[in-house]
Amino acid sequence: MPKPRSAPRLADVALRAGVSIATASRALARREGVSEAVAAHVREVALRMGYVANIHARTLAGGATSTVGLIVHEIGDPYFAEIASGVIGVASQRGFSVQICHSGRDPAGELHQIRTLIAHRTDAIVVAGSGYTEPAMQAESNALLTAFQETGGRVAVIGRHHIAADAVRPDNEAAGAAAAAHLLTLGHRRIGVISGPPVLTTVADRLAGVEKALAAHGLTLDDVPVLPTDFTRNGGHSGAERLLAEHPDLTALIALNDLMAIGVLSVLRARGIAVPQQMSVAGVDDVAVAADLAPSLTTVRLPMTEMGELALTMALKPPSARRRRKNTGHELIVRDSTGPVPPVR
Amino acid sequence: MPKPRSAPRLADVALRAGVSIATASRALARREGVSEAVAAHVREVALRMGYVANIHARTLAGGATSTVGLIVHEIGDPYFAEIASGVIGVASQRGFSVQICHSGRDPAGELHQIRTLIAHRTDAIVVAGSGYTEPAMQAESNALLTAFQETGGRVAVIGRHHIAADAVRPDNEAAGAAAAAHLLTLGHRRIGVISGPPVLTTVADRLAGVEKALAAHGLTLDDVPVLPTDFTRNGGHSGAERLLAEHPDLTALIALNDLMAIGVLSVLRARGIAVPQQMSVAGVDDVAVAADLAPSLTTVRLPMTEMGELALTMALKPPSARRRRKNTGHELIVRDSTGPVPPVR
DNA sequence: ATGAAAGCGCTAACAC
DNA sequence: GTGTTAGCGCTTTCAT
Repeated sequence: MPKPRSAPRLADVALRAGVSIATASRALARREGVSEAVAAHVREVALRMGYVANIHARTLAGGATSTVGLIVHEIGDPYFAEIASGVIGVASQRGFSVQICHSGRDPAGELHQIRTLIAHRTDAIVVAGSGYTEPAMQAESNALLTAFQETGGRVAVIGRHHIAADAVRPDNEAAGAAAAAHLLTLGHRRIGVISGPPVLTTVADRLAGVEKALAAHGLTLDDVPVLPTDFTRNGGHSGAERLLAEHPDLTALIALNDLMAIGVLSVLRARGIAVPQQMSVAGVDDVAVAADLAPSLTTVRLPMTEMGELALTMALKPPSARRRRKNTGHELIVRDSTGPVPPVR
Repeated sequence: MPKPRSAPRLADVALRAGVSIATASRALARREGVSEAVAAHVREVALRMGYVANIHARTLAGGATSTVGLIVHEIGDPYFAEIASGVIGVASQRGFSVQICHSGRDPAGELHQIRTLIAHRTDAIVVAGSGYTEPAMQAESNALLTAFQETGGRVAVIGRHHIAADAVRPDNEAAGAAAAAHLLTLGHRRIGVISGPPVLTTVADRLAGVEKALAAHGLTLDDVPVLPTDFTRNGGHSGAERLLAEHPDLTALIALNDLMAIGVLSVLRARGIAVPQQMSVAGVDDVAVAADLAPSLTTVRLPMTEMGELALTMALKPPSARRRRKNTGHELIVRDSTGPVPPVR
């Protein structure tokens, strides 16, 4: 095993190129103040030596960090993968690296990741996971992030968080309402709601939207079964099984995200319940695969990739006196998983 | 807007705690050489001040970065999202942060990201995108990564790369063979292959597997239509349309990854071609959603999450004299998208 | 057990 | 146009 000699430094390059480190630095940063001939030579030497500037030294010396942090619940979840894709896109276009962490849908995990990101002195932090309905659960995160911002750090959150920072606000309530209204308009009244952990603001808001739509038709959330479960494919799966067993008369199911809707559809298929002839199903998010399910999933589109792009773009702007807030749009996408109420047998 | 005063430094903590920065450093790093009383006091002060050590200074002074880099083609692709999930899991468990970059399936992009990661002096780099069949396309990446390893950096790649480093080798050839053999065993002979960019080793290897399976049945790749297209859902979509138009007698389609298979299924559904009654479809990867498509997708499972875990685990091991190589398993998962050859009309 | 001081590799004044 | 030098905030000898 070769003894780990250290990587070439600026001084090595300068020496080999026969110039001072200042000149070398200028040449490599393509700053002015160096004759083109010398600059080219320095770059050539650096290339040959495989020189890559040490970001830490550069940062410490006052240059920009050029890294941003992104906190998601779990990158394997397509909702977050799409957001991450948007964040990375903007980041790389503007010369930033992105550090991704899992909060694991847990306030303590979130706090831990925030701490890590702050230690890394990232220029900005984007918190993409859902917020929590209970302000206390994010009090420490908020304190940390506030301090971070006071020392020049930038922060943007996606969703409704109890964090004082710029925010991209997905149209969760409207999305939930749109999904429910669609079903109600089709004539459904016996609608089961497969919900997520009530502590998540995303869940609470989407549920509030459903409630609002119900109200427009003279119903309340007490008139329909609401089952809180995991905000995942398997949550949707088990939720559907339970709801179907306890409420055999349902004609429609709303899953509060597409992942759960996928689980719901799998239960229906396994039981031979025809969608949408016997049961309508709607989701929220419009993950990429929603259009390719069979039946294709009726859902409410939230522009995830764009949300990621927007969040980082906001975070990279110079800070404003008051917190910026940007609402996303939403769009009901009617596909094949929803239809009119089946005739009573 | 609050004037960005800078974050508290070690010196600030030391001053407030009434000790030298050396003592403060020791106390915070829980190193020995400080009386427990003083140490506790320092920590207490640091906590109150919201002190978080500057990673850059720490790294520069000789500490480890505790950051690893991960290069994927595109995080929105579930194949890579699942690998990333594995990498992040192991990383966070061992106290590392992970920096994720997009190569964009382009050797130049890959090179650029490698450079970035080296500049960040990450402790390890995991290259997860496919390698290229043309060694020259990765020559520079290899040079950079070799130098990186000589200076103590660790590297692991996933796939067949022309990079001298530890490697996790997905069973691509065997997977391609398994998919094709399955179809051949069912009696299919008019099999269309929807392939990806031939420069990717992943594509070349899977295709080689298909060829091998064909050979076992007395066929060659010249006997079946092979259409190279994008390695994405849309590539699969357009590929299927073209193959169907040009070869109306096909009874089965192999897509060289699941994403393409999803695109294939969507074409078939749109055209009212029954799967598997009129056309069998097989993919490779077994992304999470494959089981929930309708018909559920017959595919060959590659353990993506585990591959990510494995790769980082290898990279974090002390380097060995010779390059380690770890082959993944693969498993044919027969679901509903494949069936016997339809009777000739 | 504690402190003083020498770097780590770079950027940015400031000189020439 | 090019070189000198003083830090950036930390870890780590080496003294005390």
